Amino acid sequence: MSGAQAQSPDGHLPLTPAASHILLALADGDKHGYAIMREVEDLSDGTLTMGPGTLYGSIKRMLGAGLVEETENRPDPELDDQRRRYYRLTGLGERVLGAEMARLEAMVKVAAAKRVAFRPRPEGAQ
Amino acid sequence: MSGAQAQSPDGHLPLTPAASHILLALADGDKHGYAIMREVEDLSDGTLTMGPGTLYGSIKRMLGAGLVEETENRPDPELDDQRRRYYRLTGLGERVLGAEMARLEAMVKVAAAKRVAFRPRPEGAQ
DNA sequence: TGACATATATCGAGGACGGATATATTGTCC
DNA sequence: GGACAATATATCCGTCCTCGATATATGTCA
Repeated sequence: MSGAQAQSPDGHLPLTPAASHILLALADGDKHGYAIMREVEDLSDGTLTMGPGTLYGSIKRMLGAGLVEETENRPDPELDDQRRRYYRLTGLGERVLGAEMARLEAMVKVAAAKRVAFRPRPEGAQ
Repeated sequence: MSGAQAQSPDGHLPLTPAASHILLALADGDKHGYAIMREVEDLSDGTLTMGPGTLYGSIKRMLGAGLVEETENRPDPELDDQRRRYYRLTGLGERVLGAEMARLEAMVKVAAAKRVAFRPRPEGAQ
């Protein structure tokens, strides 16, 4: 590196939907792959299902792009599971997530300005 | 159809990013293809560029899915251009858009709850 | 008439997605 | 301890989506 200038998130936008959800899942703490998958499905009430192909394929791409990194920090051995691989956001990943969320928020505001009737899916729908 | 029961938007979610943007562009009035393309790029400050392949391919799929339909309503002949094909949202398309916007809004709220720092792209960035 | 912008349409390469499959480890129950 | 289900990671492959290139026709304006 020729300086302390942080890499711009611009080249990484727009994110694919899977990448957005993975970054968001990691925003409040390190997680392992399977936990990411469960959180994505929980938060979307089952609208989105992220299969293992999408999950691990996306993580591999995001590692290469420097959006996430593997961490050696592990929880108490009592709660741990040696098979797990934990991931965390990089600084770049944080900035890209922030930019992507700002983009989505702008889109939602445009919809509101156009008087789109926001309709959550009916409860119980799977 | 066997009744007046409106079709549920569930089977159409989640939308592809291109489909979301096309529905949103049509939310405040009928538009022709090229105008949709320009609006998507304008609203995203150039972050998203929708090429003709994505645009017309997506419209074709959405016509088949019943999310949009072609309309015969045309503007004043003075402002018209006979090459244009105008599209409008169907009732189903409106409901699907509403459900998709609710999903994005929920995602943005989760991000806010996780204290993600929303960072719009710097002005002038292309 | 010529030049350029507008407008629709299709094609093909590359990438992302999702389900199936495989393998190993951990936890639970009898 | 043994059987079994759940957890966890990983890869493969078919399908769909995206994107740029290309083609064609029409509109606008000098």
